[in-house]
Amino acid sequence: MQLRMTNQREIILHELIKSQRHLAADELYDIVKKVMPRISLATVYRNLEILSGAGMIGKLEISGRQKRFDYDASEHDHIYCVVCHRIDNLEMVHKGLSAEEFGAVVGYSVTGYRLEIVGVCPECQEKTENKEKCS
Amino acid sequence: MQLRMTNQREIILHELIKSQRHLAADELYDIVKKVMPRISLATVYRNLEILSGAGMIGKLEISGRQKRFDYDASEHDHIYCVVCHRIDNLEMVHKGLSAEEFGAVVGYSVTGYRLEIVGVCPECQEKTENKEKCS
DNA sequence: CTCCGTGCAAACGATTTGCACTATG
DNA sequence: CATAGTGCAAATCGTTTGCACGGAG
Repeated sequence: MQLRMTNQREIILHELIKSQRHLAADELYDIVKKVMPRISLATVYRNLEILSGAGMIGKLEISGRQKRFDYDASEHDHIYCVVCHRIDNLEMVHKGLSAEEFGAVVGYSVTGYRLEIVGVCPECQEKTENKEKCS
Repeated sequence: MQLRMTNQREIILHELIKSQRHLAADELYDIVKKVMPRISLATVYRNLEILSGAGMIGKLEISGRQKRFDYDASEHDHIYCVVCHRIDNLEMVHKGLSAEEFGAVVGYSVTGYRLEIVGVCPECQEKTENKEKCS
């Protein structure tokens, strides 16, 4: 069960990091196709799963339908725009948030937590303001 | 656009509350079918959406593929078992967690946040221990 | 009697999988 | 050369939708 660094795996990882965004599989597929036109979407899915399993990228299973993958594998929280669905990274918010304590109350053994702050990103705030002006 | 309280809507709401669990649409469908065999899955989906829109139940869009619906519509956080995928309610953890502040740093206007603590529930801890003993 | 809600089946979007083939280590 | 990884198409899973009919207010 060893990990081979194939051409496609390398490109997928590289393009995700290069993007500096939180891409969904199909978005990354579109980007990677420009470099390697015969790659299949299934390969992108498979590799994103493997790479996040190996801790080389992050996997975001938050807010709705599509999984998104994070070029930054280190631990941090996320903020999510309800209008355009973009995600940005946040320094960890939880200083003083003791998830373990809260888990203990209900008998869980806590392995981690996910925090997602929800709001409207600067760009979408601007767009909304403009729309209001014009209507 | 007023809300009618149909038979199926009433049963769906009632069975979700009675379950005291965080059910997915198809799980609730199986339960409701026992009371009303001709109900369709689409109706369950539609009503869960409407009921959560009306604030009568909660909608959970966390951790993985399926949406789950919460018999308790009040604001609270959740804890999630990675083994059996059950969800339990938590008193809000965020005392002193100022989501607004963190959003402001990156220019977002914050409308809320979602916190999901991840771990292993008491039942699954027990099962794992037993398995270890037997192997 | 008006329309919101329903059941059914088909459509849908995201993801996964079986298969024969390819290429990495 | 063994076997992990690939491309392709079909399958699957959760969810949504179009439509004609039914029932709540």
